[in-house]
Amino acid sequence: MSKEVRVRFAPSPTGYLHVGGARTALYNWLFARNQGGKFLLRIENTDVKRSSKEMEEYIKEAMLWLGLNWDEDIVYQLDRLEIYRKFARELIEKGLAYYCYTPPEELKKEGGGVECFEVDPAKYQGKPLAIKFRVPNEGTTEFDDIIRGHISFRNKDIGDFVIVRSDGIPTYNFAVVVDDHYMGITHVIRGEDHISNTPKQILIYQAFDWEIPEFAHLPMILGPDKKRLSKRHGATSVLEYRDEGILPEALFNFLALLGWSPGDNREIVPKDEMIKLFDLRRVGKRAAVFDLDKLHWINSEYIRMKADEEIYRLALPYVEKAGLVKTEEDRERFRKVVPLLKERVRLLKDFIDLSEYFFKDVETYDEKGVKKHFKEGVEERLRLLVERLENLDSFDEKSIENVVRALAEELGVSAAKIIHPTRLAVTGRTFGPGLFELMAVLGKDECIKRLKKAITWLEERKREKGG
RNA sequence: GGCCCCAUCGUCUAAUGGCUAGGACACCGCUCUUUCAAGGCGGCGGCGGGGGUUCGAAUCCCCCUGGGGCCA
Repeated sequence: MSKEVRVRFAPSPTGYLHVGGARTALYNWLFARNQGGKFLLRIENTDVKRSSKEMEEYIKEAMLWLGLNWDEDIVYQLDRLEIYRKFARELIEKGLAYYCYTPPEELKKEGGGVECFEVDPAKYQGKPLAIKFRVPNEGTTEFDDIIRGHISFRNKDIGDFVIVRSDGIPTYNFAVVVDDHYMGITHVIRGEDHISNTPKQILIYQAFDWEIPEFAHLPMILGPDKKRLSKRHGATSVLEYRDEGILPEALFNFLALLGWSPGDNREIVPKDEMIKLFDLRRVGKRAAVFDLDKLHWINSEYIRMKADEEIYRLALPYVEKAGLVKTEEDRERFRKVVPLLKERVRLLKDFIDLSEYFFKDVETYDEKGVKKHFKEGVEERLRLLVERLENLDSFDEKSIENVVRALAEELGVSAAKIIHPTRLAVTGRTFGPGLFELMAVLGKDECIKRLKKAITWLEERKREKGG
């Protein structure tokens, strides 16, 4: 029986959880679940100025929305400052780290290159001293990355580095090692941008004689311009995708397959299946472009797979917020609208536009539609249709269809000659759900009202044109 | 600038030395259909370049080029 797998996601609460961070968290989560291990959350809030509780809450909300639940109490770096300092002093005692001082003239240097010189702390009482880690000049530091294989660095290229700043705050590389050791992390799964931090961290592990975890460096996620993903590429926070109506299952699926593939040709893979199949060794090495089109396609697939009732529940807030659905009656109608639109929607917010005419009068008719379907003689056809619809007792899909088709036959025209103008009259548009089901949802009175309105509109237009 | 990583259709990817390099998104046709969407069928389109190794290379090695990251 091997040791329990423990992984962590360690965001800084200085910004939103973006898709890059989300995928890192997601791979950690998948790996932990696959291995029957633990997924932990650590908040790296030592940058006090830029960190906020608010951002921390956003990050947690986004993670939970995606289904990335963590297993133990959250670890906060800011609570552990004394511990870092203690371990740093231990390294000094061992002669593996030293105090250093940066003279004021160094700080004035422009363009970096600021030096911090080793000093005897006894002679620099009261001066701000940093602590630097001593890196041997000889040899190499290497590791076997689960994703990338063997990676080696010459120690002389690494050079001494600061582990505790003069203000007493530990640097990233130092805090990470102390925390990962303390948390019993067995596998460090993080972005490729940390590869060059890894040898520094390994040197620290070795200095303490701590067990070195396994490393897996994930490829970056790029924007459509192949540049690093940033605010310029639209939605920056995972929660913005939620607000647009991306389902968490869809984003999960999409992100999981961005850099990893189960090996078969499937694109839609349920979460439990992913947990079973996930394998870090199958994660790709090259950076991946975030393809919004594909995300939207996956989302539409998930929307289609869900029950009408669930989509109703999920989509309702969108149409309510847009002011379309206000009353209990509206909600009942929207419940009937959902099955008609479910297969035509990519994002939940698409319900707003696509269902508008179910809740609002038709004010304008699609221009191209008018040219195409509101032609000579159309008023007469619509007038006859109104007459027959008025005589219908049961205004259901089948009855409406029978009326329309019978009328077409009597007039010796194709059903399309009635269907298209009617759609335009009733919805103002040239596309949408099947006409008969749509009319049934709209109801007899409303359909007749709209048809009459269109007839009037046509007559007025004719008069204007005619003279 | 130094170090490190990466390189298959426009995009996400499959291929673990061996069938005409497979699938998906997007795009374009055709089909189904009352429209749209979905579906079905088909098309477009790729191993960055050059050297090796091998009977045989997308796959292994080297160089170049091009991206990217970290540090300075």
